[in-house]
Amino acid sequence: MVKPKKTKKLTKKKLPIKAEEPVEPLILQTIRGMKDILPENQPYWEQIRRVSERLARDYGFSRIDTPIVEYTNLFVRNIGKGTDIVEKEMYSFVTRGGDKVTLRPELTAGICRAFIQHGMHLMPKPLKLFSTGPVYRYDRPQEGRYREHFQINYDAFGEEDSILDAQVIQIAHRIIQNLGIKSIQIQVNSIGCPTCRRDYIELLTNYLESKKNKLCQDCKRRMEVNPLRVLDCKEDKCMQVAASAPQSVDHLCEECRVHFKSLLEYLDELDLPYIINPRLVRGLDYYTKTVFEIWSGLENGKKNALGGGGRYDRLIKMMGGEDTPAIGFAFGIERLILEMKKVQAKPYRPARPKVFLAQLGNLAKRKSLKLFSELEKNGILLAESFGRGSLKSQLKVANKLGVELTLILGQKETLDGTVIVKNMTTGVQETVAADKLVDTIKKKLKADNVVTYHN
RNA sequence: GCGGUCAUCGUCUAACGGUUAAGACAUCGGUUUGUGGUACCGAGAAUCUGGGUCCGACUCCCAGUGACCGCCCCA
Repeated sequence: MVKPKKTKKLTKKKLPIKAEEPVEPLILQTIRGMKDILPENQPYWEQIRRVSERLARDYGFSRIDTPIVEYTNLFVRNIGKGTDIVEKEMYSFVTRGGDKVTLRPELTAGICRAFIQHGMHLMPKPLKLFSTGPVYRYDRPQEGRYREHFQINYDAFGEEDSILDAQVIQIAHRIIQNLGIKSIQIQVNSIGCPTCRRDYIELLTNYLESKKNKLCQDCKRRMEVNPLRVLDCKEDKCMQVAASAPQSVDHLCEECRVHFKSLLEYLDELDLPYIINPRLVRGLDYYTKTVFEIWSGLENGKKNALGGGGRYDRLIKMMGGEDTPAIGFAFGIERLILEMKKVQAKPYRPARPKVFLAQLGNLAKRKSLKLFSELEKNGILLAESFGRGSLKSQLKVANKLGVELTLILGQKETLDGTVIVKNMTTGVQETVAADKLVDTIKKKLKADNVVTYHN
């Protein structure tokens, strides 16, 4: 008993010393910020897949999948040089061929690239595209914040009317609803077009400049980099300054103002509760006019953005495509799941087998594989434990699985062309001819369902 | 990228600068050969990695790695 332990410890310590040539140790651990999605969590993922794909279909979105790797340039140009994503969060590397490439930090850039590359501006408008998959950001992991995370993404191209904005927000709301997440907050804002945005930022900068000595250190720095962020500071003194700062919605040009106003009217019409958040800015450069975010609802301040999006009317043209307005949004799947668990929303549970197939003896064991597939073809879900020999241990497994019936196929039954059908609740069992097995099982399961219905 | 907390079987916990690192759940096997649930018996399974201090480290120190928290930011 003791000896093997000692041997083990010895080899453990000796190995690295023994090895002359440097052998890279095998690290049995996922890379920082990356996670396995284990079977126990799959029901949540499946639920999100179902809900998101169904809504995509119902609202006329076609699925598109683009590569995980793109030229680095694509993201730098689209997302914006000054943004955090581009400055410090990209997984970039050089290929053997010398190309500078990056693991996509978001989905929109690749989709826009595909839109242009495949001449999708010639397709009927609006062109609605749904996409889902992993995205990568090299930042510091925390709960609900990973280096690899998954998004579901909806984009609509070719329509600038704010009714599309409203519809996209409606979809976001429907997803939340269908997942069973109750309390959320929809925050909307308009950051205008490049023209009125520039004017507004100038106005804001002037205002902040006049209050500069009332701001915290961080905000003094923010003023240079991104003055809009000052409005978001949580320091008391900064919030006081922010409270009377000029707001972007008050300084939109006529076109942007009307666009935003009509969006709000559409939202009212939909009875979607929203909050206008003048401080809502979003970190990506490409947004114009409408921006919005969905927050997990509840209590004590722990802010958690489940998703967000906005309009990017200039992006396609900026990239060299036909002038095409667009709007889109994305949810983070991991964050949705976190929220589902918090509010105990129901994950998707696939049907469990209600029948167990037990075999006994060599002959029966050989026949059991075929019997299994025949029943499966007839739509009967089976569980089994073919590797186990004794009937006792197989019944234990059957019991643990909570099946309603156990089929027992032994030497005798195999020769007779019969199968024993045992009711696991009552313990009653009967011998059934093989050719009547499917009908018998179906009948019994149906009868049981009636019983369980009343429980 | 900055600051902080933490790290023991698969999971949850225990222990002490010193004999064999303990328990529960889970897993596997058994309690007479073709019948499950309860009970009983048994087995396997861990001190994150690398250094240092010490006669002796799971325990103290340093570094690495990872998780988490607060910023930054976002999904």
